[in-house]
Amino acid sequence: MLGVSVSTVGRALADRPEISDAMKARVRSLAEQHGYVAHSAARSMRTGHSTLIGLIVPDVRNDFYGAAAMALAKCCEDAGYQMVLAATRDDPDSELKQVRSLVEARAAGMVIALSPSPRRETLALVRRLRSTELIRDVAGGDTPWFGIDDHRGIETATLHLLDGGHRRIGYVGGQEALSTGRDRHAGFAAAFARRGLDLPADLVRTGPPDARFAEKAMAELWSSAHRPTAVVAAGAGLTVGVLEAIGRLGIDVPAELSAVGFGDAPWFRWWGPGLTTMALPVYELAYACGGHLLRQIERPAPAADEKPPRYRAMHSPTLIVRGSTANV
Amino acid sequence: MLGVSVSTVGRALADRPEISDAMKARVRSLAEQHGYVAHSAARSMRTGHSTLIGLIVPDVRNDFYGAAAMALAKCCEDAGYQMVLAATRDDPDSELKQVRSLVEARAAGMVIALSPSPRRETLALVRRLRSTELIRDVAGGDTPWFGIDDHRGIETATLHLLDGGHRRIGYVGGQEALSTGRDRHAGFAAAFARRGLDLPADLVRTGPPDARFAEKAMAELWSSAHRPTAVVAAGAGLTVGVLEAIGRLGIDVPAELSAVGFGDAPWFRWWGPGLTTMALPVYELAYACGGHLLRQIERPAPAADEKPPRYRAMHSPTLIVRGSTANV
DNA sequence: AATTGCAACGCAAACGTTTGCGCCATAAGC
DNA sequence: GCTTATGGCGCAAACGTTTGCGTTGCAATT
Repeated sequence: MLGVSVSTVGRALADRPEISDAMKARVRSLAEQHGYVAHSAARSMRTGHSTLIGLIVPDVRNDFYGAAAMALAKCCEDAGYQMVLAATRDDPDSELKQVRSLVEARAAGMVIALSPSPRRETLALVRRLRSTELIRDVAGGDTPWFGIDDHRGIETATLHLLDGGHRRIGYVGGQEALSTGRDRHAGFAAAFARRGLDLPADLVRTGPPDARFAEKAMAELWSSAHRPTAVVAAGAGLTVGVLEAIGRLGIDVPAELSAVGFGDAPWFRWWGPGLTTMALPVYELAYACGGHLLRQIERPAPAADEKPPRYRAMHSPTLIVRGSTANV
Repeated sequence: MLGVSVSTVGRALADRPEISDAMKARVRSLAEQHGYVAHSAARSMRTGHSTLIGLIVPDVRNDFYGAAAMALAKCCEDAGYQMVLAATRDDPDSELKQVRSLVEARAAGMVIALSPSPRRETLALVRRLRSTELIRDVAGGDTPWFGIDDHRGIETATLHLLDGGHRRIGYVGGQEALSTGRDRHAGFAAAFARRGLDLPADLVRTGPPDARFAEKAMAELWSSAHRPTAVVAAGAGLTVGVLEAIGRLGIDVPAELSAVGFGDAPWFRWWGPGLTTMALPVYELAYACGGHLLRQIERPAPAADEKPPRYRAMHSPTLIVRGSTANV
């Protein structure tokens, strides 16, 4: 329409120095006037990469992943990338589909909290992009990992109860298939070991990290012959389930039972007497994760023979004491 | 590698009938073996459209939008689309950027909860895609809208208090610039009108729909000479702020003050005596919204002269009575 | 006056798919 | 034996950008 070539228009819109200011102005005004918007697919095909960054999580309603999504969204936006959020509901097939479509889009990178038992193909695809793992440590290999110091977190929580005089402490945790499940369980045991005490093995319940399981597990613990005087819920979903059970069974907290959760939701301090919990630096963690990913992306591709050490960053949770724990 | 043309490979992978089964098998096995994944950008450029669907919300940590995201994600996945989630934090510039990048990607459609005062360019871009509005009704024009019957919802909540004998009822709501703010305020007034009572205008506070404002507003109401005996919080964020203030001021609920919220978070029933609230059918709403969008997308492009009536779907909230409201 | 330098722009290829059309076999119908 | 139909595949164009290189005109330098 201006009688100039496409390359000139392209360069003008890209603000290249080899185009005169007069021409730039003409091009821009005409583009604006006609509502021109670039075709990112065409650009992406030509350049070979896109500005998409994927975030794949089990559930955005979980406050943890919600916060992570907000943090990563901020990272991406500031750096000029777009975030694609996918929720897998811990369904391996859904997960595979989502990961595949990210690779198809030649995404610049991805942050993923993998499901407990991902498909083999999923892992292969994850390795194909610049990926970082969030929380769950399952991909193995050389994927950078950003997580919580689960061991120390649960150990701290448990020590808080032990030092309050509790001995019969129940544990409701995720299954051992997940790194988080393993590490937290180990932290629970470590606390007892550190105080030279025996672990009440009959009070340990592990399963899928959701509220349904936790509620059942808590009810079991409460109906046992030798009831616990305290309980550790080793996950966000699990904490919700334990609280559900406490409410349903009418357990008096902290008189009958002390409870400590893992992960801090805004409403925990309003729950009953206030829930003692381990607060996770979620936003910081996700922000660090996103920052690392972006640096990886901006950096020139590493040489094929170069083998960088695996990156593992652990952020420590902090104990927040509220009214749900009392000394015996 | 097989000595066949690209078109044959393309058709084989697309499972077209004009390719023999033997060839399809050979192509597929080789593709799998070499880890071939299609280049969606190239496809998108050739076909002119993509399978991306955008969801633009202020904040995914808000339980409302979190649930909406999960619902839309399910919709998209089942229909073979990918969901792109963007969080604007109600920042008009961020919003514009996100919308623009969706148009650049030639997204198949978008679901958007617009910020209170969007840029004009944003609205123009929104109209360019097949869009549906969620909750907030600001785009005007012919964008389909899926929302809550705010008027009826707040009216129901207020009637509940009025019929419990309350007369001095405080109202903490969003600003009038938002359709939600207007309708909810009107519903509050309508309840008084329906019972032939005068509205306590001195107890009405409107402002940005976040916890910070609500906490301040509630504190003001409580420090007024003629305190309210009940309060209506007309939004999710506002409800959180009101609860904050109640906790901070040590107000005894429901003895000193009855409180009713808007929007139901899972933890509301654990808060103090349990929060009476209007539960919103969020998941259903978002699912319907996504379904409508998908139908619009699959439908052949409407004729330019055809002017379909504006689509407006209102879902009604339901009152859930818990311990935070008492008769006077 | 001839050379050089540089600013400003055009040409054309390439990215990986999809698809209408054309081609070549073989099979079927007369 | 000739035409016609059909299954199976190749050719080539097109989608909208980006970019290396080539070209032009004009001013500055020798």
